[in-house]
Amino acid sequence: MVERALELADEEGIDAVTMRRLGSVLGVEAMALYTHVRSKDDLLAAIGSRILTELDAEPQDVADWRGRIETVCRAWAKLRARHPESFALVYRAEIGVLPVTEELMDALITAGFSGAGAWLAYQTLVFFLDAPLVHWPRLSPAEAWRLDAEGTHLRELAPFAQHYSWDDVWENGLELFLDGLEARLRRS
Amino acid sequence: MVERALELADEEGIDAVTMRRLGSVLGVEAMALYTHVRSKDDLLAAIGSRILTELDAEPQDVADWRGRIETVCRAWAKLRARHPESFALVYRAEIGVLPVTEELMDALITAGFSGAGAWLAYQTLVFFLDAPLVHWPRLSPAEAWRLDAEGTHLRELAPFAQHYSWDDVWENGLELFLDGLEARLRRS
DNA sequence: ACACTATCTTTACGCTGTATAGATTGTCAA
DNA sequence: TTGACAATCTATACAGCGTAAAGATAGTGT
Repeated sequence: MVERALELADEEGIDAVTMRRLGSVLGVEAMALYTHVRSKDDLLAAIGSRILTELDAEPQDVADWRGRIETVCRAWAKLRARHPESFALVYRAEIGVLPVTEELMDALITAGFSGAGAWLAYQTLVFFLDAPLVHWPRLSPAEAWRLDAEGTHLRELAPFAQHYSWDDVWENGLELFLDGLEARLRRS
Repeated sequence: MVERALELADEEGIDAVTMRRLGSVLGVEAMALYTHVRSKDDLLAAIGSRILTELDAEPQDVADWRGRIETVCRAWAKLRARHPESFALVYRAEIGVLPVTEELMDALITAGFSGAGAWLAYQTLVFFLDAPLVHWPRLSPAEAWRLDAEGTHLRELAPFAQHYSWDDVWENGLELFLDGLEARLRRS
């Protein structure tokens, strides 16, 4: 049932997931779903958890801490790419400490962070890398830029907007972040 | 009317903004609102635009490009703090090129970015700094950490979670970003 | 064979956005 | 002053939503 709900969300958007609609997909009345789920919120949280099961937490054989962090972050990004319509539901799930949480924190400690520094670095990473995934733009960079910059002198930059995807922007942000962390380690 | 809708959203949450409810606040039937607004989506977009009018774009007398970027980003963050419940509606508004867009881009060009580099830096800043604002956590860092790390060895870090607010995390991310940009400029 | 349990259906309620049609009011020209 | 026109508001209605409550059905273990 959660499986079908996830498919439905991915195919027709999260708004298509109504109790009646999901019921009819399963060949059943809407109220029958309440035997398996406490409420619709419950269902959405279950979909979120279901998505999380696809999170690839295999610790790759990457030696340096930077590579390990990149691996974890890209695994998250991949999850969004797989379920663009329903990825935001991950936040409805009660997350707890995931294997990736451990991996991320361990990489930071290996890097040389500890105590307050490690906590702040971890939280900052999650804070800034997850949010854009949840809030991923629907329009391509080129379209968005055309809409926003049309008729202004900024449209001169349009060719560059053509060159990059949102994945590129996200990847660039990740690198900037890690550069910042590295610089901070070097200074201390 | 948009004014009252914004107040209602800020006081009782965005879910309280229904056509009937807003009508009754204004002493009028729900359908009367449709004389002034095409649809509810229209209304929400209007609230988003209304919030944007509070964006303080005064170019401060800050000399360095880094300070100028910080100023603009903090102005955005301040907007979220003022309207935590309804800030996400900013994304419904048709934004276009705002004074802050110009200011941000100009600061980047002053810094030494140009062409593709400027575009990518701008987009990355917006991408990573706006999304967390829209997706600002409801629980405090301490509460969130307690919930997530309870019963695991990571709860040892709980004291550090007490020390920081989400604003601190956001500010930390901003600095990391700018550190990254600075490093990139130095390298080129 | 009987009771118990899990599952599903039916009906109904209050809520949502909004289409449609009619009433009311204010403004301006004849 | 009167009459038309436009702006505004009300009344009614409809389809859709989540879900409470009660009843039907069927499968299981004693």
